[in-house]
Parts: sequence; C-alpha cells; structure tokens
Amino acid sequence: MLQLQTLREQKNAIIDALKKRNIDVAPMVNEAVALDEKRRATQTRLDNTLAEGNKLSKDIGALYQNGKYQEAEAIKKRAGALKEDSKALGDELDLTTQALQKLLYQIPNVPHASVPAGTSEADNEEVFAEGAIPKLDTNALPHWELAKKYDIIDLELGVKITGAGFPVYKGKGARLQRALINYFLDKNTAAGYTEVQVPHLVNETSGYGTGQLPDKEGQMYRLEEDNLYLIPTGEVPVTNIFRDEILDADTFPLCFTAYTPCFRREAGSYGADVRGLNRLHQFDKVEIVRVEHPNSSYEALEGMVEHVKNILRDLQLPYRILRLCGGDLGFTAALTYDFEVFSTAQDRWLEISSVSNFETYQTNRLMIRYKDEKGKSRLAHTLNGSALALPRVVAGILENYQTPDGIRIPEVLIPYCGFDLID
RNA sequence: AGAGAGGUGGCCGAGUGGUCGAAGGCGCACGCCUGGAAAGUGUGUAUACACCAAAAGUGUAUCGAGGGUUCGAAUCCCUUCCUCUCUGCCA
Repeated sequence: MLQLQTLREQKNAIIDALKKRNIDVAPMVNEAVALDEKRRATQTRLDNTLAEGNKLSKDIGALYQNGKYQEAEAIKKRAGALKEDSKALGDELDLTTQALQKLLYQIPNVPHASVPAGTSEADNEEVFAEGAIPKLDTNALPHWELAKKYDIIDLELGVKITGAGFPVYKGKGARLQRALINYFLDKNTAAGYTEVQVPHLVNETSGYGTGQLPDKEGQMYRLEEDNLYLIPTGEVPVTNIFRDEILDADTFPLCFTAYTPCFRREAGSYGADVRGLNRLHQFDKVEIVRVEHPNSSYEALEGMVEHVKNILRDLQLPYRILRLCGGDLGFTAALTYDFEVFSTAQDRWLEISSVSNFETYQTNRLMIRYKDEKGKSRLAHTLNGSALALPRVVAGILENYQTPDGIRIPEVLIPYCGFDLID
C-alpha cells in the first residue's frame, strides 16, 4: 500500500499519476488524508490521557507506600474516570485506523512515469521483439492436439482426478517439465539468484504482505479449516521471507529464485483463452525475487528483463516484450514488462513472464526496511518476475518445434531431457 | 492426536502486581589504553505511532498474539498460535 506520508505530501501528484489506471482516486485519497488527520488527532488525545493516567498510578503507588490510603482512594476515582476516557478514545482510534487501512488497501500502486496510458492490453507498448517465427506445415497442430497425439499431456485424466485445469504430464511430457524446471533454476542461480524451497501454503498475513489479499481473495484456493491459502505464485512465500526485517544497506541486492507449483482459481475465465495449457488451475513456475535499495531498483528491473531475454534466446523461441499500460498494470506494480511467446499454431501471443517493480508498495505492508547512512529506517523496494512459467513455454515449444517427424527439443534442453525428439 | 514444560531486547538470561523498556552477560558501534592486536576500560546500542518546521527532546504502545481483572500487569485470569520433552501415528 501507499505510504501515508507520501499521500499527505504529494496528494495531487498521486491522484494525477493514478489517472493512468483510468481511475479517479481523488475521493479515496481525500478521505484517506482526512482519516489520517483524525487518526493523529485521536492518537494525541489518547496519549495525553494515558500519560495522565500513568502519572496518577505512580502517585497512588507512592501514597500506598507511605500509608496515605485515603488520599490514594481519592486519586483512584480520577484515574478510573481517565480509564473510561482512554477506552473510548482507544476504540475510536481503532475504528479510524481500520477504516484508513481498508481504504489504503483499495488504492493501487502509483504507475511509474514510463507507464503508457491505455485502457486494455491492446494499449500495451511493445518495446522489444526477437526471434524468427517459424514457418510451419499447413497441417501444423495447436499444442493440445500435439499433447494428445504424442500422449504427453492428459487433460482429461486430470479432470478425472481433480477437475478441469489440472493436467497430468506423462512420459516425455513429464520429463520435459522437469527439464525446464532444472534448466531455469540453473540459469537463475548462475545469474546470482539463491535457490530456495518454500512452503506452497501460506497464512493470511503473508497473503496480505505481498498484496494478494484482499485484492485477489477470490482467486486463491483457501483451506478453510486451517485458514491457509495455496500460493498463486512463488512471489508470496519468497518475498515474505523478509517480512518484518530491517536489513543492512550493504546486503543489497537480495536475489532469490524458487520453483513452486502455482494454484489459481481463475474465476471468470472462459473461452479460447483457456484451451489446453493456456490457462490452468495448477501450473509450475520458477520465480525470481529481488529486494533492492530504492536507488537501484530500476536498474535491477532492467537486469531482470535482460536475464529473461537470455533464457528465451537460449530456447530460441520468438518473443516480444511489452511495457504494460496503465489499464493492464497489476494492482501492486509500479512498472511491469510482460514477455510473450508467439504460439505459431494458435497464431497468438502467450504471456510467459511478467517482470515488475513494486517499489515500496509491498514493503510498506511487509515492513521490509534498511538502515540508511543516517541510521534511519527506510522501506526497501521489491521486484519479481517469472523465469519462467512452464505451461506456455511448453505450449510454445510444442507448437513452434513441431515437424512431420515429431517435436524437436531445444538444444539447451537436450542434456536435461535426455532425448532430442518427442515422437 | 494425548500428557507435561515453556515462549522476555540481535543472542543468552534475571525478573510472580507499583519507581520495569525491562538487571546481568554476550555481541555490535564509537572512544581510551597499545608500536599493532588481544586483554582491560568508558560511553552508547529495539520498534512503531504521536507532538515538534526539523534536530534535540517529550509522550504513548510493545516481554509470542488477542482479550480480561486492577488506579497500576512481563508478573494474575481466559482464548489462541508456536517451540521443546514423552507417548501415539506416519513419509
């Protein structure tokens, strides 16, 4: 969430900048500032009341020790009255703070200056493209047909076991998945990211920390009995590693990578978008996460983009990079680059990675701070990206690498797969 | 899952109703001492919020979390989470 101090000091600039998201936050921001004023005033009154009460209590203690019981009793009455007051003020403070908090949860991050205006994905700005789009046979198949033809991914079997969107990978299909995970982790660790294995279930606090709650409440699977959530992305457990930490400024950058399955309810999705591997309830992803000094976070973002580019070059997949427009930008992000692979058989682009800088939006909730030169605590910046999400990479490989003899395996993956053709 | 013990500052650890944000130690920072280091020695060393233009300073809250009793709670009561030991179960 946004920082209150910034909201107070740069109210109009924030309202203006958020217009890029095609929303008018002026009413919310004004209310937040008003609530904050009320909160501070109430806090001051409460503190003063408590201070007086504390002083009286000390006096009572002293009087008792000196045997002046009658005087003590008289003061007790006054202290009792003060207690009533502080209770009322405390309740008021709680209500105000909660209302303010709720409001702040509803205001999205301020888009970076470079974020283009726009209302939908059609307005995203292509900033880079690379890789030749292969010329396929006229009877080239989409990946879901290929998956069936070579019996490597079984969607119906997943329906039997669980439901739609939970595929079963078989034989070389399963091996390809494992190869990709290992390859991605190797690439990421070689680039300086430390590999971590994290829980796939998180508690409510973690969900709030990275911003999935309350914004995406309905998109996560929840275990009612234990009040835990299945992670929608590795970002949640990995970023929460640093929740409530004050870091030394010289420990930056902190770079982590993790493979996790991801679970998404995808309520509201339908149509051609969800065919085959295009959209699943469970999928695998290797994530990269960075905690950065504010001065270097945008440099880090560019570095992450370069890193993902390298992976796609290795895989020799045609891809493009989009700078998301205000209308398509995620709730918590300040700037996001999406990577899309061209799916030749479907004749469409598939999102396979999303690399974002969240600036202090997450760390303000997570309380991830560092000490600056003056010894003051400041919020760090967080960034993350997929490197990479598996299903659509698999879709891209199956479709773009298909030949009449079978599906070729990208050169870099052959050592990981142990075969060079799916036939 | 059952029985018992326990959760105190960066770490260890004292504290069972009043002057306790919390003894003592370790660690860390700065200084003295030293040719240099060790030892020794002195000072400092939590976080959040509020007041203040800001610094200094002051106030409030925080002893796992939440609630209660009391003029006053680290200390008493309730709820809850977690850790350890034993038993059970299991990969």
